Amino acid sequence: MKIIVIVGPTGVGKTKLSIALAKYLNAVIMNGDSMQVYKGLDIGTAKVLESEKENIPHFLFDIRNVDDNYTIYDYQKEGRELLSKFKKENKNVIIVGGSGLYIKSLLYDYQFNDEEKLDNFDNLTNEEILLEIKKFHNTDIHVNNRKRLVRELNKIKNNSIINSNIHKKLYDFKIIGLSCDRDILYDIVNKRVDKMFQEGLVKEVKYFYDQGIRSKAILTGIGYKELYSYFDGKLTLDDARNLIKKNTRHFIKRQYTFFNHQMDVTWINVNFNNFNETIKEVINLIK
RNA sequence: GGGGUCAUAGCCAAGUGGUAAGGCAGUGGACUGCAACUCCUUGAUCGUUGGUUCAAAUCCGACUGGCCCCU
Repeated sequence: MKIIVIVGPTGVGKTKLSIALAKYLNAVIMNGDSMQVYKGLDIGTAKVLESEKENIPHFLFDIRNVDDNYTIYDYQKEGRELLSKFKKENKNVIIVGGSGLYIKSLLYDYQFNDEEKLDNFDNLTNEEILLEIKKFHNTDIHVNNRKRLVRELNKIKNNSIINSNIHKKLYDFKIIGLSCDRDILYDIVNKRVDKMFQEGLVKEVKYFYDQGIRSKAILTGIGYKELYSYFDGKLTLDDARNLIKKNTRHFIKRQYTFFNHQMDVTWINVNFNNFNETIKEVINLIK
């Protein structure tokens, strides 16, 4: 079994490359994206079209409803089950996606507890939570980062000290990162948002809005949360569109930081004028 | 041609004599269960020039540019 991981910021062409590589390696494709697991989030997540799949088996796409609560824990579990299955079958696998932590927790030795009770600690201020944590061990978590503070204190309260070694690889794989100049990427992504609108993004989102769905996926996904604000009358459609573009740019920046510092990525610059060249380059790399 | 008015970072913008608020954008970064999340970090000597003053973005003059009015 050969595992090739394709990462990179949103909009560089990961999907396209994944299809080409899958054909070359006779591989299956596994999703590495936190939003593409949801059914119906298609235009906004730039999900592969059925017509683009070229009969290549795709896994971990469209496996949940938008109102389901899906987390890294689930992804890791289901992903690893699939990987061991493919290993038995000696199948080559291509993992594509832009969710760094999802992919990292799948392939490296991240350990999560099977059961956990979560407390929001509504009665505690951030400072107090931080103090609580420091009774047990030191932490770098910033006082303002309540989400992380709560998480950490829960871990302590649940006594779920785990022995992860997040640098240890659990599989043999190679990570290819697709990249290009930031300016070019921003331009591509801005245009892509306009295209999404033309293709009916508003309708896609409205469908969920009208059902009163306010799930995690909808409220955090770029392209969805902004349009919800528009439907709520808090933004004009134009402001929503610009906000989507801006949030996408912010997201790209964070993706780069994660891939650059958290994973062992071999970067390839995309040749947009001749994508076949890029494919060739990648194939040479993985030979 | 004459009069008035404005000129502070990529954008918006405070400051009216004592050595440049803030917001946005951008940048760099953190991140083991919301990760397309959450959080942290960072920039100018004030259009040019001469002068007044111990001290000027802040006062005076000239110039340049924008806007408005008059002929």
